[in-house]
Amino acid sequence: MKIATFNINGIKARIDALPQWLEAAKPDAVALQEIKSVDENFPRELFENMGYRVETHGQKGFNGVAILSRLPLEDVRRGIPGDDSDEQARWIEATVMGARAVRLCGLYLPNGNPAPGPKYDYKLAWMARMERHVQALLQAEEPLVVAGDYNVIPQPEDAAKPEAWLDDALFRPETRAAFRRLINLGLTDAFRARHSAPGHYSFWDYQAGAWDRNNGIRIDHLLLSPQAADLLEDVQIDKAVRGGEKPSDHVPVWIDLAA
DNA sequence: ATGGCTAGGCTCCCTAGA
Repeated sequence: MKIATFNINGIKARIDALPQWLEAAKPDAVALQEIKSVDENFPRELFENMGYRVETHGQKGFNGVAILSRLPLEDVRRGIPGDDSDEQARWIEATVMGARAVRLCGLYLPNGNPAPGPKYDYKLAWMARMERHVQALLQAEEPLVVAGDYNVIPQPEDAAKPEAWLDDALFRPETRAAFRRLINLGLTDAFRARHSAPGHYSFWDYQAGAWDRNNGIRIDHLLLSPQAADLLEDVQIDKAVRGGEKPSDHVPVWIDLAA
């Protein structure tokens, strides 16, 4: 079972690039972030005609997540428990019914800049809520994949210029500590389970020639429960997508599970 | 110290992103 995460930065803007990548990569399930669309305006038929089931959790203008799957989906849920006043669409989860059932969570973690400030407080509170929810999900002791745009640079080797991010919400000590608390629940960073070298990124800013200079950061992650980690066969970053026509500023990251 | 671009919206300037 091939599972990907891809921050598309707007479904309307990626109406050609996303189907093109799906045709080439043929993932079984994809967690999408920043669809920037309400559910009613998501072009679901385009993807249904390609054989994908479509579950969206959108909002107007910003944010918004979705799951596309060629395999049946069960028990779809939207939002993280713990704050009924939170109206931002940043979390969706569903069980992907492959040879083995895999619970897939798709998330768009808040950016949090500028830090400190209310947006950073929201990020840290969101991460605390996520930690509690993931802890609950892990109780099932089943294959669980928590995939998305974490807006977290875990380690200095995950940035081309770590010194430029020291005061940034993506790299501040509190952010990285919250990410480590997630990991310490018993999750495995799929990419780092297979690749130890620096210089692997999933995001390059549109500005200042970041792509041409390979000035990137690795902030899109797939975290695996022990039961999912045992099934891990491959994990890759589809870096070439960033060099395509009208690209998102993020690229897809995917895993292949024996499931 | 400076966001050099991209996307979306009550669009011709603003917010937001990372």
